[in-house]
Amino acid sequence: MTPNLDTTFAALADPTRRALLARLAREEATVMELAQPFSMSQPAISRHLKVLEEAGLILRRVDGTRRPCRLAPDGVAAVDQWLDMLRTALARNYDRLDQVLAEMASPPKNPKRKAP
Amino acid sequence: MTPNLDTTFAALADPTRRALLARLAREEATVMELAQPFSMSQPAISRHLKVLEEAGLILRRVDGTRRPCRLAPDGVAAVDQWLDMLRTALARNYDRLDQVLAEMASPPKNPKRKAP
DNA sequence: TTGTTATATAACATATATATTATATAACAG
DNA sequence: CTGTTATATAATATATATGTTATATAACAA
Repeated sequence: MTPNLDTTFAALADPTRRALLARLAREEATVMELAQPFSMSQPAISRHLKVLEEAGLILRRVDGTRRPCRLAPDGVAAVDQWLDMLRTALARNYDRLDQVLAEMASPPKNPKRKAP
Repeated sequence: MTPNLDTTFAALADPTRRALLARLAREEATVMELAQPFSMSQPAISRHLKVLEEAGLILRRVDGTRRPCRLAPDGVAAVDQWLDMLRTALARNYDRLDQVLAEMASPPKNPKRKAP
């Protein structure tokens, strides 16, 4: 049940699924409640929810005939962990740019200078 | 050229593309350098790079006949911004859980008690 | 039990993604 | 100019995703 990055990013790539997550960010909701605002069939929503569940982005509990859904932390955690690599690299690039700009402002050390 | 979330998440959903990004997290690289470790045709890599560029995840400069690629901040920024909604909601849920556990440990205020 | 409600699954059509090979373009080396 | 290298694009095959309708399941209400 541990989410896989392919699955999780792909789940997040669909606007309907992101809208479902946005709705669940407010509060837990049943399948019918989630389906209601969309001009889409109930089976389509059920499928989207299954994708979100397999992505580790939602959890479902059983309440009689209803399956209330709520946000799950695992998917976001997996994504965040992976993105950290990019964030770190981007921050490093940014620091290098800062350094270059600083060297342009004040004269660089210029260790191996050729004759002008 | 502003990345769209569908596009950016979909770009991140492919393992080849995430491997390319991981490679670029180390340093800038040309298309051939990026293609070399993969058992995949050069046109396939070119297409993946185009997807990453349209997702705001990489930038390309022109260097003679080469097109060195490097990471771009826009895609990650867009993703991060959207994910903040989920992070906030999940943190709120977690706080509520903390509260429930605290109430279970020490007796709750119990404002409207019925006769036992 | 019988009808109704909530949800899931199956079968299917269509769209989109991804890879391949062949080919175009454009810079470079000679 | 000519051949080579780096990259992009076109044509095409195949796989995957997404939606629809029809139907199954399972709890509830009467």
